Amino acid sequence: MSLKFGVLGLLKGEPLHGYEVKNRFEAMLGGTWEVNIGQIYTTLQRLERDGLVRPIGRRGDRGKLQYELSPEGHKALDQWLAQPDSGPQQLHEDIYVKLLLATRIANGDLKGLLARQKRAYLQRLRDLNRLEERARRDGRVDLARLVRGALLHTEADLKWMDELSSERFGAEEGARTE
Amino acid sequence: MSLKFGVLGLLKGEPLHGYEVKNRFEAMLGGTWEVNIGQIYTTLQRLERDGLVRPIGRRGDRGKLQYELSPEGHKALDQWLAQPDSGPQQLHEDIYVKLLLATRIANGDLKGLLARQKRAYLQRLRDLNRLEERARRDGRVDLARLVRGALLHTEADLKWMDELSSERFGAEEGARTE
DNA sequence: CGGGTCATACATACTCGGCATACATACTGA
DNA sequence: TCAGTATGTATGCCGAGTATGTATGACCCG
Repeated sequence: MSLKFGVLGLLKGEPLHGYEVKNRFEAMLGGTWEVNIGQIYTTLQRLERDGLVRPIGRRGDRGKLQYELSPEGHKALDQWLAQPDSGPQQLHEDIYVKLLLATRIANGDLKGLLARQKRAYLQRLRDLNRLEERARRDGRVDLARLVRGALLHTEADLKWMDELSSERFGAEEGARTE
Repeated sequence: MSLKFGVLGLLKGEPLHGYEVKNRFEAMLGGTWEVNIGQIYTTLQRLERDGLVRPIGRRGDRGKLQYELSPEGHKALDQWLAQPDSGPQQLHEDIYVKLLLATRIANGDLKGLLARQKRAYLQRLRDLNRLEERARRDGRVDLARLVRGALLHTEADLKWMDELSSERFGAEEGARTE
């Protein structure tokens, strides 16, 4: 979804062809999201199929094909932007399943898992701090805001790991699901 | 990934057939992850193709086909469990792209977006609190731990929204990426 | 100067995994 | 007999990655 509407949002400004869309998108994300070029083109094709976007003129320079937003595209973009991400929080990330399995498998080494995961989060925190600093240095206030959100997430994860580590783990806890 | 290894983890305990895998998996997640039945079967087929799982005996009762872990499956599962989720934090969620676009599109109504999103997070918070309570009532300590993590995430999101809302948004900030 | 090589801009095709819908079929209990 | 549940297959979309192809311009070397 984010890529699809990210592309729409970029095309709102001015018509672009695929390759340029990729560059703008990655620039907008400040290098935190490297998009596969193939995906850009399939995304554009789907957008065209759904009538949100349409090709402009004939193929130019070297096969370049520019796209522009259709009126429906404008509408879809505005709606998406106006709508908050709601719905229940998805628990689909690996860490959740790992915790559950480590709990119910006999020698799951839950404490080790937590310790390793905590280290990974600390590393992530360092990376994000560097990234935020760079964004500010580059005057990318918008990007720094994103990184700030990611930082808060990772801090939450760390806090979580700490809480869990300080629990006493009983032997026969939880795992009754039959 | 989580589904694939979740299935492996369930099969570590005892051989199961697809339908039963689905039930156990959803029970393990306490209803927070409804898996599509088709996906279970394709996952099992891929696991079999990759030699991590193998069918047991002939088809039983009503076409039931049980699977058990192969030695390679055991190894793969243990490795996955031992490995923390590392790598950089992905900024692929809708909210990030929405923020960027709302910033750079002229009348992006950033403040409105933040307010709406905050309301959505508050709702999520309520749902998670109910869920945690239920998990504890059911003696599902393992599940309550997960929900606790999700709660911390959502709290972080709220904090983020508050920070952003109290910023003063300049007109010509950020959006220089050419 | 001319030709080879290399990078870059630009695009397509193919593949795989996640995920959902829809369908088929057997059993089971009211 | 009918509803529901148990169990499975087929099909298709979307996200994402790999591989390939073709121009064009730059750069180097004899």
